[in-house]
Amino acid sequence: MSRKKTIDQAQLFHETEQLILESGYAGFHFKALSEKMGVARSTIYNYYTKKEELITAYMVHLLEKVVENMGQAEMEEQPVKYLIHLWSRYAHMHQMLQIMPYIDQHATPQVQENIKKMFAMFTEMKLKIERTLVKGQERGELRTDIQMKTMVGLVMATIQVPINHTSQSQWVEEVYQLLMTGLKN
Amino acid sequence: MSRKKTIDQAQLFHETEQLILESGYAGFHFKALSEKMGVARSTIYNYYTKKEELITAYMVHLLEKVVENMGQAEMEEQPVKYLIHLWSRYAHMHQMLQIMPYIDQHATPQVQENIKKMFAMFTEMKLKIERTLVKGQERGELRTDIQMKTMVGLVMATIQVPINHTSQSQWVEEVYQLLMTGLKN
DNA sequence: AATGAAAATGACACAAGTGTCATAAATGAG
DNA sequence: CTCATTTATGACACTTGTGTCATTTTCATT
Repeated sequence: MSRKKTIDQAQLFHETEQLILESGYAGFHFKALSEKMGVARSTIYNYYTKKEELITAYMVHLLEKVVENMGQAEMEEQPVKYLIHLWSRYAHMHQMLQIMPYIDQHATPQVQENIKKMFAMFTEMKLKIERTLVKGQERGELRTDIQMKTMVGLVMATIQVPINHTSQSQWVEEVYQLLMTGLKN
Repeated sequence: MSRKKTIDQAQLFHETEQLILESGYAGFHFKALSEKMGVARSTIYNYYTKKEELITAYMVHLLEKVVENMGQAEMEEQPVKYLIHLWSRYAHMHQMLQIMPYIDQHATPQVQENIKKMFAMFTEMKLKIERTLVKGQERGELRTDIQMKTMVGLVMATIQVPINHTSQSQWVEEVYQLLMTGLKN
């Protein structure tokens, strides 16, 4: 062994996330990233040879964390509320996923594999929500007259309700109440 | 007068919309657009000298149409349902607005003005939703125990519930039912 | 048919990100 | 201490989109 690495994976992912949130996909390139990391641009190529590889690798990582956390929903007393709480903690996930359409899908085999993984993660997320909802239906707590896909879609859509204007815990409480009992009086 | 224009505004906006939906912001540039329009790239510069100007002009146009349509909500028997119906008709609006963060805000004075207008439109949209909801509250039909901003946020978020897996009218019906009465049985 | 204003176009210089590679720097092992 | 190996770096060639402008094309008017 010789010469320590100046870049570590965790920092790279962190700066990647920051840069995308700040500048969007268009503003994400190795020059800007290298400046944030304090290394030469070419150094990053020793780790990821295409920005699509880095971004998708980071996204897989992010989704894995979220899915892992979702697993706990079943153990909670109020599983749906736990999901909403999770959304509040990973509010930036939504913004991250929005850039997916801009990624060159067939950049490299590694990118393709990562995108495959992302879709698998996404499917798993929806499946976990569905399982949570079905369990609620079986307990007679949740309605059964609406297509499951629509209900899952609404639960996922709530991640988009702006969170900035109120405290995180109040946001969770209000969104949960609205989601469960609706706008009606 | 002399020499007819080969480009008309309506077609330009239409192809702009198509290109952004197909390729996202990164894939939207005058070369691709000119190919779609069947003209030389430099021709487009006679109409818009920066792509940001074109995009923002188109977005203002789109938002104006939506806001205009929202005005009719008050005349409807079920104003909230009318809004959801509107979302189903302008499902692509959401995708269009997502690219806003990627637009270079201070490109030209015209761009700045358009962005200002967009924010104004956006505010007006939220205001119209709010007015609709307040009216429902005054009639005693809608709840008053949740912050108005959260309720407005949820109504706007429903535009994101995937619409592809079902017919448009069923989507409207289901999302409306869920929004009004919630997941609970 | 001639004319001239408006529109379209291709060419050119430019800007910015990409990817590679030979070389330099760091560091643990012997 | 020096050496082998890993890592970092700057330089170079390349690609792609941008913006401008002189020239050409079109067409209503006369």
